Amino acid sequence: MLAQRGYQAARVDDIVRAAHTSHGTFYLYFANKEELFVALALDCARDMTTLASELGPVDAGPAGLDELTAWLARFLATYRHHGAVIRAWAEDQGPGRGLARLGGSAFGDIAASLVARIRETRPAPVTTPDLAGAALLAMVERFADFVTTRASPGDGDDGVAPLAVMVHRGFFGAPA
Amino acid sequence: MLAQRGYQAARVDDIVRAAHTSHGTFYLYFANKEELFVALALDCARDMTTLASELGPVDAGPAGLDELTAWLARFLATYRHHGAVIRAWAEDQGPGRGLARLGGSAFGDIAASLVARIRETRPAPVTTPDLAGAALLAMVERFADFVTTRASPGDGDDGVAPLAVMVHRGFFGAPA
Amino acid sequence: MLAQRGYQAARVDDIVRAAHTSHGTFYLYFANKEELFVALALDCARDMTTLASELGPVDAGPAGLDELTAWLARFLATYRHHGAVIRAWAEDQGPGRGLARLGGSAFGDIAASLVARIRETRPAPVTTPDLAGAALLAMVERFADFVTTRASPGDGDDGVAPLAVMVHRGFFGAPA
Amino acid sequence: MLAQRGYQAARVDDIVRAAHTSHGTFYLYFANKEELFVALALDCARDMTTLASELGPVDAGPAGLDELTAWLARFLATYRHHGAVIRAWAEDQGPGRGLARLGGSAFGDIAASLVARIRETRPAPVTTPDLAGAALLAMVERFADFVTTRASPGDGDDGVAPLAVMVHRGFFGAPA
DNA sequence: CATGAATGAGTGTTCATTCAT
DNA sequence: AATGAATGAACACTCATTCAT
Repeated sequence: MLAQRGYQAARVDDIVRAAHTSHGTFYLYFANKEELFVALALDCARDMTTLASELGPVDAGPAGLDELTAWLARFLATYRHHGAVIRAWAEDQGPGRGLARLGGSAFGDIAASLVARIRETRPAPVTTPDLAGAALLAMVERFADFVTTRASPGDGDDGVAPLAVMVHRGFFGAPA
Repeated sequence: MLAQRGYQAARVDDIVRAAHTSHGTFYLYFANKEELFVALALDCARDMTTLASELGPVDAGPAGLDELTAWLARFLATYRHHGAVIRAWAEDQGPGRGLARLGGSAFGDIAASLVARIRETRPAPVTTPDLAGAALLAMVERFADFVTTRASPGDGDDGVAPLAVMVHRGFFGAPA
Repeated sequence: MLAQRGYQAARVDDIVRAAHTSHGTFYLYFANKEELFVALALDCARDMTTLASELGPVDAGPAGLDELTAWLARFLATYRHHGAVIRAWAEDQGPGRGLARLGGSAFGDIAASLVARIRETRPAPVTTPDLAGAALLAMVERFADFVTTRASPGDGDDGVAPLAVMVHRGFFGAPA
Repeated sequence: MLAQRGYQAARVDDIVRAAHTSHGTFYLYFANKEELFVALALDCARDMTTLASELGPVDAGPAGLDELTAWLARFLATYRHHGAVIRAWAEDQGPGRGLARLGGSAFGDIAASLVARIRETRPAPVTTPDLAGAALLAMVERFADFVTTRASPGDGDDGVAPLAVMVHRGFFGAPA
């Protein structure tokens, strides 16, 4: 289904077969294929927004790095759960398409929150919040994608700590 | 066409209309829809590989930062040229699909090259080359995507310098 | 449909319109156009094989001629039923094509059976079984085609008796 | 081309490539694909009509059998030359189609001539000339097709003599 | 005369959606 | 509420034919 074939390639037939139901039942609960996807996306967006609110202030010291590291581990877990839907979002980036906007805003929340928490304690801005947030989130998301799809299972969260270091350094420079 | 609708959504009819030709002419030059796309992708991959080879050694000092900044500006220009194709790559991430592999290897080259040039002069590694490369490239790519599609024209390369600072700091910490 | 236009010329649209259904329904029951045709051909081949097994021994006497005459009448009726499909077979005689083989084997069975029953009681062979079978079957088939498509209805089976005489004579010479 | 792929399957592109010319040149000499085929068919029809006129009277004796045998050998040679076109005729048997009529008349001439020459000396008719002609010609044609396409080269005309015996017997009964 | 790139109507096939049971 | 057979608009691709050079 979605995880393996993407949004466009997932036929309603595949979906209902995987769910052990019928076409009729599917359209009883969803007006069309996209609406199922919107529902999944909303679920994902909710989790992501919650996640964004859970990042505490990140300062330049080791405590800030620890906070960031812990949060990245939680992000990775969430990504593992919603990865298929998130990847399907990326599929659908034509302007004006419903899912793109959905995805954009959810991830936008995270990016904004991320930068806000970090900026709170950072002395001098290095860039605009928008750019910094987008770049940062991209890095984190692609990292999650990389770990989720490419890496062998078992060493899944091994990369979290180094990534946290890179992000932390990117904002604050080397630790004192 | 591709730029506006993505790969799947771009009907041969659209492509042909945009190119002011006919279906027949299209199939005179490409065996099928995917082959057009492969041709575009190969073109993009070539430019990207060339680009990757053009990044000189990046050290911890201001010269390294300058090198990085200049290279990022060139990356941005290349991305501006091939953005539609690159975004279409992301669409097609089902396992075993031809384009994914193409895209994977081209971007893989860049990531490897990027990390290699930076590592050459960096004292202590902060993470594995693979992870660092993927994360770094993701950041840069998403940044380019952000700048290309969202930002208003005219201030296009305004974000290059701050991004370079973030990347440089991420690897080397604060400048001396 | 098939009867009037042949296999190649019968568009799925024609078939579907004649059957008062839709394209979707057609592809619900057949994987593609050829598969419908294979199904029809298998049906025809079954009837033809059955028919072949129903020819009793044919001897040189009047009893043999009667047996042959009765069997030819049954052959004619079967041909009347499957004529369109049989004619479509002939259309598709490129080497390696599925239908040709199907058709070949079904008619081959008949030819072999025909000659076998006649040979059982015939004193001296006049030719090889293969050639005799092919020639005999061709004659019978073209006769059926002729009667079915050209002759006016009503005197349809008038030709059976003379044809039986010719075939019988061809194998045994004049009746004693 | 025609010999290997049949009429429908032979694309103008194939024909042109095999003839080492261009599409433009093809349409300089023929108004359309069918017209090329009509030209080939006319050529074939001419040869067949000539052939039909060359069958001398066939009587019940050994001289009649010899005449028939010799003529069948010539028929086989002609069929070998025009086989592809003849087979393509069979492809195109929809009512009202130009080629079918062409083919019908050419072979009709042969059938009529065949029966006429044989009847001239035969004491009692066994069937109507039309039916006898069609059946006889079918047998001969299919025999030629069989020998031409299936049999191994070298023993090509081995079957002529036995076939002549069958045909002769079919009309006159056993030789005295 | 000759060419072959360009054309576009026509064809087989797919798949989201509906509705009678 | 649940089903799944039926639908048909939409799409990728073919190939006979034309015409500017």
